[in-house]
Amino acid sequence: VKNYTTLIHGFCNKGKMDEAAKLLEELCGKGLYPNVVTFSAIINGLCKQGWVDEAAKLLKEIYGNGLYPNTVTFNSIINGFCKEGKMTEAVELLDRILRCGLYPDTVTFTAVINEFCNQGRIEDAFKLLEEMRGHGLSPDTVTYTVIVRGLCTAKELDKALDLLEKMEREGIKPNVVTYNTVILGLCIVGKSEEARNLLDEMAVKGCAPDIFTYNTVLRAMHKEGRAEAAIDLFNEFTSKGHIPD
RNA sequence: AAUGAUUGCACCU
Repeated sequence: VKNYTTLIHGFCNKGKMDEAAKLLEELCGKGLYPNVVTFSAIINGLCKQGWVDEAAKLLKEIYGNGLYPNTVTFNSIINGFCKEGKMTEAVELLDRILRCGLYPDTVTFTAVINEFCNQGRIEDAFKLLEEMRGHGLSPDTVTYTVIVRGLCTAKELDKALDLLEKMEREGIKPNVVTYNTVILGLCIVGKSEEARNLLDEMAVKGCAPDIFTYNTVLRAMHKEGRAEAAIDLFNEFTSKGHIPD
């Protein structure tokens, strides 16, 4: 069953849901029974295709198979609703997790917080962050990164930088995605110099800038007409063994 | 073996 599930997951990731369905039939035809992980993989695949309603139907069928969905199963559908902007449904499902005697986890909350941020509902995002803490869950690097991104999109760079510091104080290490997010935010508002400083800072703190980081800052410098700064940075980029694309 | 985050903006299709 594990091997079948791995294959099914692979097809689902490529959006080949028909192939995944065939494998599921084949699995059943052999007298084997799909388990929660198998169903969750398919449910996630359906959600990624934008077929959340199909996924929700399949969620109901799980029970008929004598199985119970777990937190991961719900997380996939919650994320599916979020990606369609259906926050009412997403929050409803979050409540349902609790009623099922399951526990939402950091992934559950982060998925919903992320979509609130995408919709510019930063207040709701922070509220949910508090609610998450109320459940004894701590935000992790991804949670903070999505909120930082929400603040950057809202052009609240000061708050984004504050939050970056706050997470570090809490012992949650920003990673390259976190830094790239803030750096992009700074570049969008025309602060390539601060972006460059942050690039240096992340390197000092042991987080190596990647191609995305350099690309973002170089483009911003070019846009701001800072040719010399761009050349300096480009030379640093190549001297570190990176190959420009 | 399954779930959450960075490729903005403008232009054009």
